[in-house]
Amino acid sequence: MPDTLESELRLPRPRRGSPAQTRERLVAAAAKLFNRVGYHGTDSNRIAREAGYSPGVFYKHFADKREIFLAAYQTWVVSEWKAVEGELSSGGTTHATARRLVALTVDFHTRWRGLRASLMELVFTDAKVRRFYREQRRRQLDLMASIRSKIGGPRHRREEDAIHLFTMERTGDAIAQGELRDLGLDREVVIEALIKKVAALLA
Amino acid sequence: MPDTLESELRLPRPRRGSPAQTRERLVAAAAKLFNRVGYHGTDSNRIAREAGYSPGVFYKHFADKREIFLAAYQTWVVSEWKAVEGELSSGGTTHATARRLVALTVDFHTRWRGLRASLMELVFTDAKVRRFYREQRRRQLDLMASIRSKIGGPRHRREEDAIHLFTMERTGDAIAQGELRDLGLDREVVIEALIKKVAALLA
Amino acid sequence: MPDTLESELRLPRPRRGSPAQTRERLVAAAAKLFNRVGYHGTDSNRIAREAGYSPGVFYKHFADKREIFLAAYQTWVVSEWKAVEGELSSGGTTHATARRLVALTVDFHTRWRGLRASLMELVFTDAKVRRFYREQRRRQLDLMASIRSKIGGPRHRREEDAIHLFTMERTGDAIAQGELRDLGLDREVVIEALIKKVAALLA
Amino acid sequence: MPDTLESELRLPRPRRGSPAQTRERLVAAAAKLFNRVGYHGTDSNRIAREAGYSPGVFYKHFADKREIFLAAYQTWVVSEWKAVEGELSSGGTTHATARRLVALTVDFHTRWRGLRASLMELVFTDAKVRRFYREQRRRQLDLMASIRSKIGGPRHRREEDAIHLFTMERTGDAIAQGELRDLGLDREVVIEALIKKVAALLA
DNA sequence: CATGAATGAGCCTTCATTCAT
DNA sequence: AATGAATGAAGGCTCATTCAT
Repeated sequence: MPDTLESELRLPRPRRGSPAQTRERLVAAAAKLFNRVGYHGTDSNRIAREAGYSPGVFYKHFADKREIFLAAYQTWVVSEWKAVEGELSSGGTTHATARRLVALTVDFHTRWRGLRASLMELVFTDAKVRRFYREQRRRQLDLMASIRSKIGGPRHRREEDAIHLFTMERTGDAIAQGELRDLGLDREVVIEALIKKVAALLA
Repeated sequence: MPDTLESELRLPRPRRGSPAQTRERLVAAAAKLFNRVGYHGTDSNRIAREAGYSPGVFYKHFADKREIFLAAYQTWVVSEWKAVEGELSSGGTTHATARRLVALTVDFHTRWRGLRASLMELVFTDAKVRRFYREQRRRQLDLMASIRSKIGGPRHRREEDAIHLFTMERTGDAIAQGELRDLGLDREVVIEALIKKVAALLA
Repeated sequence: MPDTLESELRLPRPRRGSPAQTRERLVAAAAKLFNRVGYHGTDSNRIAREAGYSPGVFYKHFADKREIFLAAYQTWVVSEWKAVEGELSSGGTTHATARRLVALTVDFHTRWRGLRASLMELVFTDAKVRRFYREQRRRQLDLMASIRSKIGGPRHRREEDAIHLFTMERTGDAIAQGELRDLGLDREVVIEALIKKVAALLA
Repeated sequence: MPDTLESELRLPRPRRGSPAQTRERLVAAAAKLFNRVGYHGTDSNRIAREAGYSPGVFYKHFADKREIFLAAYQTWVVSEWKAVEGELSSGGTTHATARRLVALTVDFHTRWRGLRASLMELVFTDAKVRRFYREQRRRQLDLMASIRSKIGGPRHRREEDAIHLFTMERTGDAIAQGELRDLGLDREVVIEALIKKVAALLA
């Protein structure tokens, strides 16, 4: 049996890699599964398998499922945050920026819809997830405050910004989860309305 | 072994009641537990025990845990719906009605916060729950449309109503889950803002 | 398919029984397994299976393997204790009593040799087991003190009694574990020596 | 990617040493862990880590955990044996020798108490450990026989020597495990009693 | 010689669900 | 109608062991 052939046939998945790489793959697999079947529909063995590993690997990187959820959540948040900042600094008219921000929100909510669907229960159940979630909200509110202070309009309060964020978030979920479609509502109309709301804040 | 002795030892006799009564007790116990520890933190044996029954009783009344969730959900929805209709027909100024509607929303979201925290994942995961959830939304939208048609203002579209409902719902959750408190936001300011939004729709 | 036949063919193991019965069967099965393959060679699922049950049953009765070990240990200790008291009160010459006590010790050590083989590590590892073990020793010492006080000979001290017990215990283990046989030693000679030691204490 | 950079990042270089040195370190680490948390509380990766190596190294030197246990056991036995022979040949009165032998026994039992706590189960479970254990006993009995033949007293038999060893061993464990202390017994009284027993054999 | 990432069998544990009484 | 003992599939998690580098 030729060695070369064998070594080509084997290694269907990379064995050995940097821990960071492995961790990344696990998080990616977890996100994929969370988004397909939700947090409670996912188990740690399956995450490992999906990432191309055996069960034991999971616990080398995460204490439990909650922890990888948080990691996946953080990945998403960091990337969304970067995207938002990119949009804000990329210029263009207020309306164009607003449009891009809404598109971005819808995109992220769609990409992470399964994880988002599980989020509320985990925020309710798990103190760590709650803390992280709150932290994101705080950052969002800070960003909004800083934007408004640059523009000048002092009419808004942090409370109104919060409501705005709740609206964006929940509507984003509705779009991502197909709620509009199921209700026969026009997605574009909803999106235009959101754009208007965002533009109003940026103006 | 004499039968009499045995039956004496078995006292107190098992409670009996109409099926409807039993079912009601089970649903009430389930709601209580869902709201304390969430859907996935609740187990069916414990629901039965909490209701004063043995585990087997549960499956005489519900096919599975999802079904009792739906039943609890329905109980809540029906009662909220009644309350909303009560408020709408009880007269008073627009602002007063709006205030009462907001108070009612916050109250229900608080009362059912654990169940609500689990809702999104179940809507994502479970077709029956999703269908029921969509049905509620449709009824809400229909009610809003009928209210507006009575008043005359044709400016709003069903899509905007949906956004309004999303805002109310998500903000209600935030209040119920203590998100405002955790972020140092003023609950009353938020509630006033909501009242204004509702009043605008009623006007 | 006749019902009677079916019901005769099924029930290879009793389903449903009093909790006490089930617990007893589990403890008996655990003891059997501990004695065959030692504590660490035994797992809770297998204990349940050996007792004629499914895995879940185990945790209805015991929090973990340590707990059923303690229960089995207690069963043994209680029965041995009873047997010892029976011998002590059944009269006869000192020598005859001593002989019977030694036989009894050897018998119990043989019957429980696997569990005994695991005992030291558990006493070292587990505080509860240690406490129970110490309690037995204390009772043994108390019994010896009371026997001697009836006879009159105040020459012995609790410390010497302890050494005596250590000797009996370890020698009993050696016989039970086949150590004498493996070393080509004469079991009867050892037993006679033990009898002499016990008789000396009783005199 | 330049090799030099990589090797610079990998510093400090992995320790290298003779296989014998590595093996010795592993055995020392294993003994330390066995004595702290018992055989079953110790895992092979941790042994390697504690010795300053990576997990793989373990299996270059030992086929499995049992084998390193045997190696640690042997280390202990060899050192104890040497110490015993040292005491026996170092002269002094019988009583002084006996005293030193008892002190030595207690010392070794204390130093190796965790490993000793696991020993019985392994002797029960594992044929190799059992064989080694029996071999030690045989050597002990041979030594005792040779001592007595030099002195002349033919009264003792191998069986009585065995019982003596059981007593010493079990009492040594009791002292090492804190059993005397827990029972409120006087350690010195026990030790004096042991010394008397040993002295009687040496006389 | 040494590394350490990865394996995977297998034990521990829970809990939705069943069914004989 | 109710009981509650029992089920058993399914995860959670560990750890002795391997192997590519």
